[in-house]
Amino acid sequence: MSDVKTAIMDAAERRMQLGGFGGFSFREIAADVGIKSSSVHYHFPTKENLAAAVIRRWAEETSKSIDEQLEKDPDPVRVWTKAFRGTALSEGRMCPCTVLGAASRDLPPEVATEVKGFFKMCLDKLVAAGLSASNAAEVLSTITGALVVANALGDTAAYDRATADLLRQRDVAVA
Amino acid sequence: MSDVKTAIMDAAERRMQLGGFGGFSFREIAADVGIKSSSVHYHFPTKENLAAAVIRRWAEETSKSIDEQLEKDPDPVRVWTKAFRGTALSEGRMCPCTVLGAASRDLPPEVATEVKGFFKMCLDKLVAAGLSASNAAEVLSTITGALVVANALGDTAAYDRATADLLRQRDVAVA
DNA sequence: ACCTGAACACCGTTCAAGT
DNA sequence: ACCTGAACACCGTTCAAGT
Repeated sequence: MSDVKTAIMDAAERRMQLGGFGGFSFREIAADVGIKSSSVHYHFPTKENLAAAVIRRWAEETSKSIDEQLEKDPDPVRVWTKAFRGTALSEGRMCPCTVLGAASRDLPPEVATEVKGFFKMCLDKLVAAGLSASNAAEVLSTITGALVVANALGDTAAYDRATADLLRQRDVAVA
Repeated sequence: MSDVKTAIMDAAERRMQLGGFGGFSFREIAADVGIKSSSVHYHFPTKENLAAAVIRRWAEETSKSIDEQLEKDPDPVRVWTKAFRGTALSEGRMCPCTVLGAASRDLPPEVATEVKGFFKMCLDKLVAAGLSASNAAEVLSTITGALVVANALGDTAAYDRATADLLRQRDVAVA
């Protein structure tokens, strides 16, 4: 992957974390990278294509990162809660799949498919770690929603309040 | 409020439930209502203004609807879980505050304020019904996230799986 | 009081043209 | 292989003009 291609994806990802699919333009990305907007199309034919590539990369990196954390901490709920918390508010690192997932019905097909794949991956990994299907859905929903609520309130502490019970239950289960 | 004004808000709301702030245009709304896009500006000077009005109305109607349901069912968790479920997937009735809340950092100030007000209202009502601040945040986050996950997966059943435990705990508590 | 058409700078996309 | 400028139909917004 060329440097330019990576730089384009980085710029797109940063903006998608704030405003989703409608939250970035080819002309802005081009200015970030230092080329013209028509040159962006050389690397990514369409906006759909670019957004899908960014989400696919995010899903792969999240998957890898979770595996690494699970080696240090065997509790999947704690690991996932921490991982999602890292994308909250500060520095605008909001999980782009959460931003896009909320508007999923209005996304181009290729992008919607990648976002769907991300959440499937999350559920699969939680189930593989021993949770029931319904417990996995509950945990994933709580941390996803906590991100949305904290983002809307502009208050990171809301994420911690929302997930406190989730973690308490695990402490009991582990103890 | 004039009929035209209401028709504009209805059209905007429908489209915001799918694609958020970037998911509708003045020209589309105008076509829906049967006027020209420059006429929409007569009723709502800016897009920010229109979106904020839609969210404010949604918050007021939700608040009223919740109060009505609480008279029939005293369990706030059951009432809120049902209310949010009603906005899932089918018919594109996705809660617009959840769609906008996920992209809150990139919203015009007036809109961001209204979205924040919606989630504050939800938390306030849950606390007024007897929940602790942290339990209220957890319940609200779980149903909000369940909406996002179900939306992304294109699977309403995911909402029910995600909230099953929430409702089970209440049954135990009530019993 | 309410609507309109024309204009502005923006947007994604295409394409012929350059190196 | 990679970049560009010009063009297209779109976007929010403004405004002078109509009734």
